[in-house]
Order: sequence, then structure tokens, then C-alpha cells
Amino acid sequence: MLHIDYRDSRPIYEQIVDGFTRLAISAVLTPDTQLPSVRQLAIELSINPNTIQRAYTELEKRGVTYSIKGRGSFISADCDTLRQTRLAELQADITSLAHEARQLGATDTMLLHWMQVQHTKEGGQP
Amino acid sequence: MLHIDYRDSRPIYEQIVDGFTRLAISAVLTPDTQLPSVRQLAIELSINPNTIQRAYTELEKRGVTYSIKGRGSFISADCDTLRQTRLAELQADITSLAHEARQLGATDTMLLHWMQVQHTKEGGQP
Amino acid sequence: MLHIDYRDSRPIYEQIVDGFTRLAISAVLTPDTQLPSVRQLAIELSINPNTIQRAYTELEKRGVTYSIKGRGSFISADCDTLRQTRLAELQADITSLAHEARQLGATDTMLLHWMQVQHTKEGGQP
Amino acid sequence: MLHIDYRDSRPIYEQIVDGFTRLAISAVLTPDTQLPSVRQLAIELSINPNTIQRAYTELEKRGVTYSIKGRGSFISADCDTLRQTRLAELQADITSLAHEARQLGATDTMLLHWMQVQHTKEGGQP
DNA sequence: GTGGTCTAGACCACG
DNA sequence: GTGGTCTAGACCACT
Repeated sequence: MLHIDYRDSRPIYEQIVDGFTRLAISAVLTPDTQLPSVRQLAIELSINPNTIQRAYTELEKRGVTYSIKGRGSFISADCDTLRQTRLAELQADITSLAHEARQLGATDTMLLHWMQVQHTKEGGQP
Repeated sequence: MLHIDYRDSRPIYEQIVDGFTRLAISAVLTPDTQLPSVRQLAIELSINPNTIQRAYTELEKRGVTYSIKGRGSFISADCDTLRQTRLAELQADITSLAHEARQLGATDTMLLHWMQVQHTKEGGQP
Repeated sequence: MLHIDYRDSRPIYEQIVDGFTRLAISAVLTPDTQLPSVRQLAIELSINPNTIQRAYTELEKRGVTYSIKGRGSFISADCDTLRQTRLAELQADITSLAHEARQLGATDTMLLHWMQVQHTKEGGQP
Repeated sequence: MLHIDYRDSRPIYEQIVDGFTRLAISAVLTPDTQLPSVRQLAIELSINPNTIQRAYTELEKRGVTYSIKGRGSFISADCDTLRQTRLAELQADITSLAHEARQLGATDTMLLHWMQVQHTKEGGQP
């Protein structure tokens, strides 16, 4: 269900947070779907339950999930909101990188090619 | 000469590396220009000399500078190469981010707007 | 009869306690009205009977209900007392919060506005 | 410097977060003031360093502090912003409580008295 | 020395 | 059984 890369420099709990966030954004996990329990996922991934707990706490604080003591953790309802949030982040990043690239001599044509934009005249998306 | 932001979460040595790299890329520092000595820069920025040394070592490892024993550190000649290296990095990042954004529903029009591309062609989206 | 919100962070038994307390305070449930049996309410709400039992025990401890062995639980007679008790709690909370707000620079006008008090008197603030 | 109440039901790390937040809001701790180190505070309060670390992480995430690896944690600059944030919280709480109190029969006069508002005709704040 | 992450194991409240 | 908190001790990167 989740892929953890131990060689990745990013902390494990962050990879778990990202993983579930992606699953929620892409609607693979629909609202009110129950996540695996802290202990179960810990065993499954051979990771300390504390680390899983930290990831779940973070997910709840970000509004991706909600949890009920004694019952479990569940995907939150606002899936589309997450999409918008992520898109806003992407916009900020892309704008910044494009600005730097342009300062280094990149042309519009290069940028369009990098982003694989269909630049036919009245072109839509096939 | 260099701007260090102590509140930045990035380590100081990395900020120094980035700073000199940018100066070299933008040709503010031309090839064979001598960098300030470790001790001098340490005093100037009120930073531990160890941190400066680490940055200089990193800069040399990346090929941005070269050093001569007993003389000091100097900007390398391959300024344009640095540009290309950085552009390659930017291309990889932008392509990846654009791909994700498109999967989340971003349209070509949105991407073009984010990158502030001059729309020379009148192509819209149906 | 009762509304349970599974996404609420508050434990279910507390929501039940609050629910019956509100019904008693607002006189929807008059004194000596019998509460549903533990088993019946458990089935009705699809909740573990242990949880209901805990709520009922808590209600009795707080004096909202009384119970007779073999008969069931009933609303206590002191409905107005509950009102006064709750009002006393509210007074304590409001006084404390108002004090803190004032220390942070809130003016009387702001406080009145927050509480939506009808300004019968034309007193403003210089 | 900080007061921890072990009998308080609130978790220790939250008490620490609140404590430093209050000190920052009330300008007892001015921007860029260094907080005690994780280990030092842990010894001082006889609390596990992990718990302190959790509090410090939370403080940083809330924007109350910023931290530099290898140097320490420091109070953030936006002291007035914190005030506004807290006031918004207080407004929400007071409005809600006042609403409930009114439903239970509290009069404007009672509310004004609870909040110790000077309700003289043109009264300001002495 | 500093903050940040992780493991191991315990206890609690809740269902 | 569940999530949430805490302790104890370790390792890492950074200054």
C-alpha cells in the first residue's frame, strides 16, 4: 500500500504522510476509509509504532485524516480541497523555478518543451 | 558580498555554497577570482571557521572552485558549465512538477500563466 | 433523540452525557422521565453497551439522573439547578476569557460586539 | 520560567507550548531571544528531552519560534500577529459561550457584569 | 554543544 | 482492540 525508501534522506514519518496524502488526493482512498491501525502498519512496514503515530498525528493536523480514540484513523472528506492546496504549492514552486531558469538564459520555447505543453496553434489537450 | 539568513532552515554552509555558486554562475565572480580566505570570511560573517571550511570544501568538490595550497581558493573556469548543470537540474524539477500538476487537473493555460510565458500564439483551450 | 458525531474528537460517552444534560436543562426531558435502557440505546445508536453504561453512570454521578435497580434511569427533579450549575460554569469561563482578551488589548466595545449585546445605552468609547 | 502542572489533564508538551506562546505574546520574551536548549530545559523541569523536543517542534510549526540546527531555538519576530491570532480564538470562544448562556436565561446585564464591563453612560476605560 | 529523527517499551483513556 | 502520551536511550547532521 505504501512505499518507504530507507535510503531517502527525508524522514520516514514524512514519507508516510506524503504517501497517504497522495492516496487521498488521487481518490484511491475515499473519505471515511479506515487507515491501517498504528500497530498493524508498524508491523507491516517493520517500523516503530511511534514513528507511525507521529505520521498519523501529522496527517490529522493537516486535515487529511481524522481519528477517533479506540476506533481508528479515517480519511477526511475534503479531498478536492487537498487537490487545491497541492496545486497552490506546485504553482509557487514552478513559478520560482521558471523565473530562475529564465535568468539563466532559458527561453520560452525551452520551458514549454520541458513542461511538454502542446503548443500547436489552437491546440487543446488530446 | 554574501547574504546569510540565520532564520533559514537550510544549514549555513549550504547557504554559503549556494551564494558563491550563484555569483559564479551569474559571472559576478569571474574565473580565477580569489575567494576571501576562510578566516577572513569567518570574521566578516561572524561564523565559525569550520563552517566556512566545510562550504569551501563542498564548493571545490562540486567543481565551482579550485584551491592551491598556501594560496587560497579561486573560481573555476567552467562558468558556462555551471549554468548548464543548473539548467539541467531545473529542467528535471520543472518537468516533474508540471507532470504532477497536470495529473491534478492543471491545464496548459494554467501552466503557461504560472510560468508567465508570453503568449505569442493565440492558442486557447476549448 | 440524540445526535452522535463520530468525527467529533470528544469521546462518545461524553457526547451522550452532554446530550441528555442539554435535554434535561432545556426541559425537553422533564423530571422522572425514563431514559431508554442501556441495551436499547446501544442498539439504537449502534454503540457498545459499555459506552452507554459509562455515560449513564456519569450522568448519575453528576446528579442529572437517578437510577432504580431493576427499573431503569430517570431524569432528576432538579432541572433548574442544572441550569444554575451550567450558568456558573459559563460565568467562570466568560470572565476568564474576557480578562485575557482585555489584557491583549481588546476594548469594551469589541467585547460587547462579540457577545452581540444590544446597546440600549449610547455609551461609546473615547 | 515555566510552570508545569503534572495534575493537569493536558499533556505536558502542550503546557510548554502554551507557556512559551504566552511569554512571546506578552513580550516577556522578545524576538530572537534564545530559548533554553532541549536538554537543559529537560533537566530543569525533570522531563524527558523527547517531550521538550515535541513542544519545540510544535512551537516552530505554529510560527512562535524558529530553530537553527546546532545553534538553538529562538522567538520569532511576529509577536503582534500572535496577539491577533489569540484574540480571534478568544472571540470565537466568548461568542459561543455567550450564546449558550443567553439560551439558558442569562440577561445582557448579567453578561456585562461577568465581563466586568464599565457600563456607565459614556464610560471609557479608566 | 545544538536540534531532529528513530527505536523500544510502557501506561492511559476509549470502545 | 484503538489512538495518545511519556520515558529512556541512541544516532545523525550541523556549529
